[in-house]
Amino acid sequence: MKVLSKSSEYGLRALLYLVGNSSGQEYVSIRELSEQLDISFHFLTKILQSLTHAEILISYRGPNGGIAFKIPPEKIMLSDVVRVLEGDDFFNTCLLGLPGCGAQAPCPMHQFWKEIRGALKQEFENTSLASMGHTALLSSLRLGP
Amino acid sequence: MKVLSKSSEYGLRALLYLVGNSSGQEYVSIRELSEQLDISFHFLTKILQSLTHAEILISYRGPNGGIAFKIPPEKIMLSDVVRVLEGDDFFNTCLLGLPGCGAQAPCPMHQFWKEIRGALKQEFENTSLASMGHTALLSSLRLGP
DNA sequence: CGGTTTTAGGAGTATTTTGTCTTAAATTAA
DNA sequence: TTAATTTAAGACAAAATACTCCTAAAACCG
Ligand code: SF4
Ligand code: SF4
Repeated sequence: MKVLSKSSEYGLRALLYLVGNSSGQEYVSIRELSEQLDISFHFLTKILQSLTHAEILISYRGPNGGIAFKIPPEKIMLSDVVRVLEGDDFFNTCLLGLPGCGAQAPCPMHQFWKEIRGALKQEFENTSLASMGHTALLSSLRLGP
Repeated sequence: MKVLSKSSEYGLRALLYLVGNSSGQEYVSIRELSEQLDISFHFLTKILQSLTHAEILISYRGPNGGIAFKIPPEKIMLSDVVRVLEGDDFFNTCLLGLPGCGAQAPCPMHQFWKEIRGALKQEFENTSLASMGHTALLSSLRLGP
């Protein structure tokens, strides 16, 4: 079951690392992130660029540059992140991949899927990066327990 | 959010069609399925082959041949189907894509993800093809409401 | 038997996702 | 000012997924 793309996975891991390892307003370099989390530097750079464009992060070039949160991680919900990295209709997809779904004549899977999808959405919308990240040990973001 | 691969989507749609449109032990040809559901014939053939190998379907060649349920659709759970088409650890994946996860030192997403994943699994394991398919209008499997 | 219909199986192609590389621009510091 | 460091941006390559095509094998029908 692949809910998130690699981009989202990497993005989330980077953000959680940032929560746990940046004290205040310092910039953390993408190089450090990529090495500590074992993610391709260039690939991660692009992912974080998207988050910078989306005003979740700010970036700064040059020595001692890097990225930092633009808004406090207490106010960044998981749903904000995945909406940027997966697209706006992330929580609105059909289980069977059919286009143009409404409520007029739902297919037999609709009710079932709508509930699951809704629970996931709600959970993502109520969970902040800070609430996940304050316990984020580096090791747990590298290889899984 | 893409939970199922195309193979699973097509496989499920075909099975649901079968529930709604096969009276008893008749074979339904893959050609009919592919045309009615607008799925590539050759691609669908392979997907259904997997389900035949897994003993969910039986197939028969030659004129008036096709596929049919080997076990009654009341006893085929959604989880049985996706396990065949997505692999055995479909309900056991990590949200962050990290390998080798246990419970020793769960990462900050674990509890949250475990619950969502568990709900989905339970729902799939308790829902039979028959219970979804008996209301499956053809149109609802073609384009979505 | 020979021709037709149907699934089986495998090779090959196309598209999407993921990852790499190269160059440019901004910033710092010597 | 020059060199070093860092993000930005886009072209390119590799891998995974999705799809197509061709030939075989089984079953049927005349
Ligand atoms: S009604 Fe059916 S086709 Fe529409 S979103 Fe729900 S599952 Fe998908
Ligand atoms: S503990 Fe973390 S790494 Fe392990 S399965 Fe759960 S979310 Fe994934």
